[in-house]
Amino acid sequence: MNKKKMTIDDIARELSVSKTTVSRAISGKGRIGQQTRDKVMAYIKENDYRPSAIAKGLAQQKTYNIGFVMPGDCNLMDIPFFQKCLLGVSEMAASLDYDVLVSIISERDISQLERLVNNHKVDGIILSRTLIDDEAVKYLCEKGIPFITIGTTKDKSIIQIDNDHRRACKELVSLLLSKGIRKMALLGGDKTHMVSEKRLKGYMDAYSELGIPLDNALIYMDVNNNVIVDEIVENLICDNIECIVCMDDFICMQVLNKLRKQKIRVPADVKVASFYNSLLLERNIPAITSLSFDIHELGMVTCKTLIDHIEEKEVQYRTLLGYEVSMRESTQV
Amino acid sequence: MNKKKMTIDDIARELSVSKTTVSRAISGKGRIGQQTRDKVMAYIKENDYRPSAIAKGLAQQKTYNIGFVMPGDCNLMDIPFFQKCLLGVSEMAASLDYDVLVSIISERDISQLERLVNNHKVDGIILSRTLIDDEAVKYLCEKGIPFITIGTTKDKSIIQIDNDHRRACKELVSLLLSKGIRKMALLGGDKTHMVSEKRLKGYMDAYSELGIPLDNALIYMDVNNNVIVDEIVENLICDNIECIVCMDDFICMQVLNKLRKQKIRVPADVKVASFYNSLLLERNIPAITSLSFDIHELGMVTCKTLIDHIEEKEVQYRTLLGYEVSMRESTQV
DNA sequence: AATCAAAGAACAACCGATTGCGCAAATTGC
DNA sequence: GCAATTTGCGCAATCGGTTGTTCTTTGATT
Repeated sequence: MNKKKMTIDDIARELSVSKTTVSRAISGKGRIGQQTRDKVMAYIKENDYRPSAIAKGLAQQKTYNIGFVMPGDCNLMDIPFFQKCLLGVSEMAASLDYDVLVSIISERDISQLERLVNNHKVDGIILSRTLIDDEAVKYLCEKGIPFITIGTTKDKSIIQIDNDHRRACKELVSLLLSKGIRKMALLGGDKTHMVSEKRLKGYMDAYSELGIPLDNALIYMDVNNNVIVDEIVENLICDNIECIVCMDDFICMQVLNKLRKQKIRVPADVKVASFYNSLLLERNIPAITSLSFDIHELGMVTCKTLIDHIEEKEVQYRTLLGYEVSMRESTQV
Repeated sequence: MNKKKMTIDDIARELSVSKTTVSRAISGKGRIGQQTRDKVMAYIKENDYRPSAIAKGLAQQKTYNIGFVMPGDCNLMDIPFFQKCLLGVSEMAASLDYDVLVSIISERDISQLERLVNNHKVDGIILSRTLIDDEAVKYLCEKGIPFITIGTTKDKSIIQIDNDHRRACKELVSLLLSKGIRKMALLGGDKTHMVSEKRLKGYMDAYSELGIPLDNALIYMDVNNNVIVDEIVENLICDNIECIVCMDDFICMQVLNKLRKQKIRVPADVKVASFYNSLLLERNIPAITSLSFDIHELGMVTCKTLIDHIEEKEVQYRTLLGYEVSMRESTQV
């Protein structure tokens, strides 16, 4: 079945032209007559010839691949963020005739990243999460390979893109404060993650802008397992908390469960808000107020920016994408 | 910064040997003296040389890449199945020195798959979902490229792997029947998906094995949006249903919401069971009875099998992986 | 009609590895 | 001690494209 693949030489022989001509017909570069070109293209179309990406890669010192690096972290695996993002990346890449190669790294071990870079299999890399102090970023800087981070980085010379988590969080909290809600707790994610810092800052921005004093005791970070959530919620209930803002959906689900277990009503007794607008939250009863980000778009823009950079077009070094606040029943006063 | 990459010629020159020798030292193939070999390897280690995968690929007519093809379907995107599976695939691939290239296709349009195959960028392909009548499978068969499907296929000559959904479903339903539950509805997914058929058969197996008559009116397929779920649940309630078995977690979440909205208690009034053991279901109150599959392992085994096949080792053509039934509060009688 | 520029096509080197083959040196057998 | 075999290594072709340069043809200019 698997008939031998056709090469550029086969075509050249068949059409009695040189392979240079065939190559030029395809790429459009170099001088070539319209007639010859048409003849070649017709033959190619007819016989469904596709040049070998690998030979092309060797000749041009380009792979037409980009690397998508994502964390292998178990906690993160229960939210389909990376899947959605990858979908956007992949679609954009395909439309620009690139392919996407996936690599998994952990916070501490970047050896897989090294493999990816050193094998010369990619022209550029998307780092799909940034840490406050990120080894992967340092490594890529050193190597000088084109890359872009999803999530901000202090270093402005790095191409980076993110949803504007700080402003998003600020807007959400401002809206809640403007409703007269004051005792508001923040349950945040991993402190080493850049995004947690951004959101925390947004939370603080809201308070300072409205001149409302901030109670640091209500800020919990590194809330990364359910036992901790339960404890915190219990404390907060005793403390007569008015509102709980959760930095991600898994925290939020657990908060909701704990509240239900304790027979605390939402929003009557306590209001709840969250990030990432998953269907789970939207369909919940009561529907949960949350921020929403277009992850698919994030993936597309990221990919486009990286490829532009690879192809040495001008790119914006820092891009912040939008968000939406969906106020729902869970925060009704 | 980005110092010029080292090539095999550089090393050969530096050590005054031929590049053949260097190549042999690395691959271990061919005749080479131990001393020379050590010298070369030492130099390589010292200077952190990595051969260009692309040049190697051209010479060997191999890419050391495998393609992971997943659906771009929006509905599926809210369950992190593909993400988890990809994680397993990627880890296994890396350990065997392969890389994973991701491609998105839709049910109808396999043009992206064609791109992947025709660009000669992969040595083999993982198709991460099978349909009853699958264009992608047909295409790959025709092309004669090594591939494996996650999900079963009627054609036994295709390498395929899956969790044993039929037996899993049968066991779950049998357990429920053995508790005396009789009026049990099945809310199934897309009929065109192979996995839905398997589960449905499992459901039927349980009834026939126990010699209990089956009420076809209680089987709902193609339950793929929330409006439909709400309608069905409403009907079922009127009908005094005893138990609702959901074929996936999103259906289940919606069932639970609807029941709560209607003030129906679980499990007192209606029992509920689901597939895929997501944390959401486990942490729910009441905890939901469900099947669980080790997706990460599925990814690993799939990848290993494909690579074995690529390297022309013997592989098992049909592999069915295990499952676990977690009986929880939601089905207590 | 002679001159010159531009266009079209081909030659050949190159990208960075692998690999069949050949040659010389070392080892073995008798 | 000499032939036969084995071992170690290098030459050069090859994989399938791209691209700088050269050669030939065509067309325009004066």
